[in-house]
Amino acid sequence: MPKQTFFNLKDEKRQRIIDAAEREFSQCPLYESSINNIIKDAKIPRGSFYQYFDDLSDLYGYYFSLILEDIQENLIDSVQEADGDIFSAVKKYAGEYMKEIISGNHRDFYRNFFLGANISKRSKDGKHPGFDVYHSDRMKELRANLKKEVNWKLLKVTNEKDQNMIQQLIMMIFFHSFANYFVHSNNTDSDPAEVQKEIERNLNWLEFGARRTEDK
Amino acid sequence: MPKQTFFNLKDEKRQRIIDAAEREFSQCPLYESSINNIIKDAKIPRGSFYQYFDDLSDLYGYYFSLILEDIQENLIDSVQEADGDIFSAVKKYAGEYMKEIISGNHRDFYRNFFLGANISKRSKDGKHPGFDVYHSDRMKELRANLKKEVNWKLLKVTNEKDQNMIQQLIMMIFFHSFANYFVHSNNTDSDPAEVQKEIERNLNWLEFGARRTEDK
DNA sequence: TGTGGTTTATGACAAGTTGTCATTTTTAGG
DNA sequence: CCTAAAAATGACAACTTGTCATAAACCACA
Repeated sequence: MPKQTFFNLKDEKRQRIIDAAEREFSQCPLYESSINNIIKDAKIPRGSFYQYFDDLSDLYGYYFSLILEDIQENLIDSVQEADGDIFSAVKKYAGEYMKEIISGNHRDFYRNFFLGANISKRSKDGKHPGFDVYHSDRMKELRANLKKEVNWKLLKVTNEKDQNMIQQLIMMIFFHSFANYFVHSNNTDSDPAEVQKEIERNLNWLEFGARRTEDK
Repeated sequence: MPKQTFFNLKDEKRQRIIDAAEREFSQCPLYESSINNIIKDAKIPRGSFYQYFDDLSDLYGYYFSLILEDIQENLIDSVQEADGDIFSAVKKYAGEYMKEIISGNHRDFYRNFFLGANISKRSKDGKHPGFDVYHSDRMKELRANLKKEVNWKLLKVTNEKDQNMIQQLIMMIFFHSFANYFVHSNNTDSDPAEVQKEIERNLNWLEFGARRTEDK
């Protein structure tokens, strides 16, 4: 997680760093990104970078959290519009979001993100390895909001733990489907509309279950 | 994907490289792994490494595929034992596999894998970035076998595409639950038995659906 | 305005990394 | 035994990263 010094920065400078990070992480995944490129681009000296972040993955986690907040905000709106029905909200939202992912500003970042895999830092001091998504207060707020907007009575869910699970599973399917899009995006059936349909079908399994109930 | 030269190697030498990879990727995730460590460990000269692999992520993808084959083989056995019921097979298998992950040989590798995130290589020549899991013929065979062993009549699945989807979703939930274990493994409720229960509950959502059917 | 203490900025640097390539060694046929 | 193709080798240039001693900026208070 970025150090306080980073948040104390003047908006303009902070933004310059975020922009540089976006450019770098859009051009290549964390694995091949370099601090050098970012500081050159953002025009900050090497030492400053380490004044703000532990390392590259620290910045990456922060940048990712910004994007996550975006997604979450829009999703909340969708749930509201769908009167608390999270399944139909996500299905509807998937269509819009598809456009954003395919042709929006973060297009290349998403590509690298979804196509990527395992990464993080050697665990030195007993801290766990893995790039940490920075959990801002804003994000906690958004998560709580989402949970509030969902009409849980529509689902079989009874306790908070299960609520979290369902939310996670839905997002998992959501992300997984997008990852699939990028994996196949060189191939034939990478039509955005196709992807949306795939998301819908996948969500349907979760919504209605995959097991046949009556014998044919 | 490793070059033919690698597969032509004498078993002993090939194994030495695989063992070195295992040690390196167990100690730290791809992001911080180094070719240097591996060639020193495996006692092969630098140039040879590049005779066998494109780069580190190439070796990583190959190593990962070996582990995946292991999982797949065991899963097939479980499905057979469960008379083709993939859901109960995975639930049962999850328990055994949990032990393997927590205390087995690949323990540290899994930890790094599940805790890690996004990684891959800069797309240079139009090839997609992302570390590719090496799809061996063996793996294709295993996949086909699994599909054959599953009794699809138990599910609502009618076509092959949906079969693939369900298989993917199940594995996703499976992996996701393990990832959760590692994320929380510093925390309180990281009891292996708990994780197995969590996998079961998650699979239940997919199996029976999350939407309430009758009004209360 | 001056002063001292804390925070932030800076860039040179050691130590390490990667991919290449000219050269040597091995291998397999004829 | 000889030769052409395949494989092995390690020195090297170009690049990375994290650190650290030093300089600058900031701030509170007299």
